[in-house]
Amino acid sequence: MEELDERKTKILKAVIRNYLDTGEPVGSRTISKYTDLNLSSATIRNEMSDLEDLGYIVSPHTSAGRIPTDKGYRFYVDNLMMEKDREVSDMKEFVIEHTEKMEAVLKQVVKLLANNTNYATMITAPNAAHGKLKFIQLSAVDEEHILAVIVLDRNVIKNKMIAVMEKPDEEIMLKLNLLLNTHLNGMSLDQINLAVITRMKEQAGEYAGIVEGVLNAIAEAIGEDEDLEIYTSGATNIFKYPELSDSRKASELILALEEKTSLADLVTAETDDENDIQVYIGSESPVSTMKDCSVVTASYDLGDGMKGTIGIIGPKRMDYENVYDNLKTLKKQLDDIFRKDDT
Amino acid sequence: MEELDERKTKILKAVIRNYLDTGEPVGSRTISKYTDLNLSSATIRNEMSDLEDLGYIVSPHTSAGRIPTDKGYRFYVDNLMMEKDREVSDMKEFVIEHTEKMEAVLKQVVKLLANNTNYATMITAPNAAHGKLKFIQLSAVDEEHILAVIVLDRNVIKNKMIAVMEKPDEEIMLKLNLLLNTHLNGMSLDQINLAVITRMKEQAGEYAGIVEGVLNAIAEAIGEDEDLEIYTSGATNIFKYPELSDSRKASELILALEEKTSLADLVTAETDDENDIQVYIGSESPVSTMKDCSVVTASYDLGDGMKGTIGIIGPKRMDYENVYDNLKTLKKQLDDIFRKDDT
DNA sequence: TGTTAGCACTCCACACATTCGAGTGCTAAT
DNA sequence: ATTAGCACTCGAATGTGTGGAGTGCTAACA
Repeated sequence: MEELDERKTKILKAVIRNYLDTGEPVGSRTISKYTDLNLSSATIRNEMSDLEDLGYIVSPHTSAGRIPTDKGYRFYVDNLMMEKDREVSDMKEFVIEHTEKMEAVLKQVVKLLANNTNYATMITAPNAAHGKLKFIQLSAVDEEHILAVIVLDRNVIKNKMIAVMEKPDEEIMLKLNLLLNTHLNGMSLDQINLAVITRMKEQAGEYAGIVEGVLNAIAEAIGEDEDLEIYTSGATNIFKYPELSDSRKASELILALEEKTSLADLVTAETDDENDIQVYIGSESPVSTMKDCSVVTASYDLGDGMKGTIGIIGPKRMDYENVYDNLKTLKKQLDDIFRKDDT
Repeated sequence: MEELDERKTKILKAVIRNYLDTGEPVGSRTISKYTDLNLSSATIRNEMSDLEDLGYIVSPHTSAGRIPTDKGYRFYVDNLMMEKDREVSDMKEFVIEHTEKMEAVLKQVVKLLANNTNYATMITAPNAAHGKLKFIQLSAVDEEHILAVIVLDRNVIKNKMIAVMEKPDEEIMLKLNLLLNTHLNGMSLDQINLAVITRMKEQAGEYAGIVEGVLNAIAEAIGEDEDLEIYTSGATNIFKYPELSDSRKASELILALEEKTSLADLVTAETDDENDIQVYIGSESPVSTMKDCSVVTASYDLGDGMKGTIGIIGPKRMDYENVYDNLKTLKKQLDDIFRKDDT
């Protein structure tokens, strides 16, 4: 047995659509005019009363219209939201101009998305933890410092200064460089096990200390991504929605966007949607400060376990279709950008 | 002739002090009790009336107390604010833990300052434009890319990928490295003139193209600092002050802190204070969105024309003494941190 | 002449009452 | 099953009254 017959579904849809537009509770009369099924307000009232009993809508007080509950939104997102093949403006052209650094690309993307959607947005870099080592270069910078430059897959570059007691001479440096590159080239971090390490140290002889320093540097450099960098944009967009802009809520939300620590919970959550797009409505969100919001995240995938997440944070009455499409498109384009331009 | 006699000064001071504390208009009776000069409220009233005529205070409506005008605050800051030698908690110990990267230090500092003061804060990195080249390393990363690592004074590190047609062989790379380092070592950017460049290109022979690439990379890498990086923290602190937290003002301010472009106007302004501390009250600020705020900036100086700025943004009724002292101390400590730890 | 007490006045903030309209639930008629 | 009609409810908007804080002015005082 279906919980909702066709008519109820239509009415629920109409209620939600209308509420998404206006942000105001919607009454039976309004619906009676909106829909094509010609019914009087009274009939609608009865149906709405049923819908309320079923938990899809609720009236904020005795004599106001109805607004969707989290369950209502959920039903809408799961069943009612039809994927129009709408035009989502192509971001690639804006973004690719000069993709010098991944960081710059990401910043541009969140900003663009925030402007397009009028919601707050966030993005994480693809985590390099599974990236492979491509190249290592040690250089003696001055008397007491060796600079380790570590290049990962996709030309992600990490620098690390290593303090030493005394500057090793040219020849040693060459040897160490050779040693490091031959042993580590093409390896991913989790492939560097004790066996590899001891073998290298043996060969390094008295300079095992430096090798150890470099290995630490590698671990640390890659590890930096563990407390992953998150970029946000459009935080002030939340002021566009009255239901979020009273100072308590706004403050909490903006703080969350500024601190970014709680956002990590959003981006690390597992996705199960076929499209890797995840919709959290209200209290479904893992972050409690966002219980008055909806959060939509998409993860983009670069292969090799390198994944990043992009997300949108807005009011529950969010334009889900638009957001969904935007993210889907963006996801594809990010894949393209990072795969092709091997920046 | 002095515009304000001693008694008026005292009263003005009392009014402002009180307003800084409470944020509410202060009346004559309150003052009559506060001050040591034993005067009745009536007398105070007369004096306050005078002060209002002179433009130091104003009453928001007929029968409220008085609040300071911008002129009043200005007078307070210039003349009344005595420098108590108060304890400002030492930040160094917190900061120095692990000063791997300047970026990390700066982020920590703004955060700390925001927590200490309960205002929004910002900081810019010392601009490296006048920094000297310390070390350059070219490495062939793969068939089509050469990585240029550029180390500046104070071990600021820049990376740059240079695309090439074909990979130069080992020997060439060594030569180029030697060439670059001998010619450029210790030079500052503005010392690299056409003469130097042509001489280098001559010596590079058929690889002049790569040399040019590196020079461009240097220029670009250093130039990145021109659109200077600004870090902010504690934006949500503004919600702690009712006079700033209505959604229009809050939105504008937070947007400014998020976008950071307008902040540049604040940090680039010339300082003329002996301590390099600049106080902008209300409309004195070069940024119009901050006309309801006060902004206090301090620039720290690392020599060699390397300067950075740190600033605080808060309500006009800011605890100027505290902020002033905090900045003064911090300024010194930043100098120390960056001078000693040559990180 | 400077200071003070007293007083009328103003205006805001707050509490309270009133109205108005949108929307509901229920009942009875179709 | 649908609908018209009606009583009812509640919130938003608006109006009214009161109290208090603060002022400006005047007259008395040292």
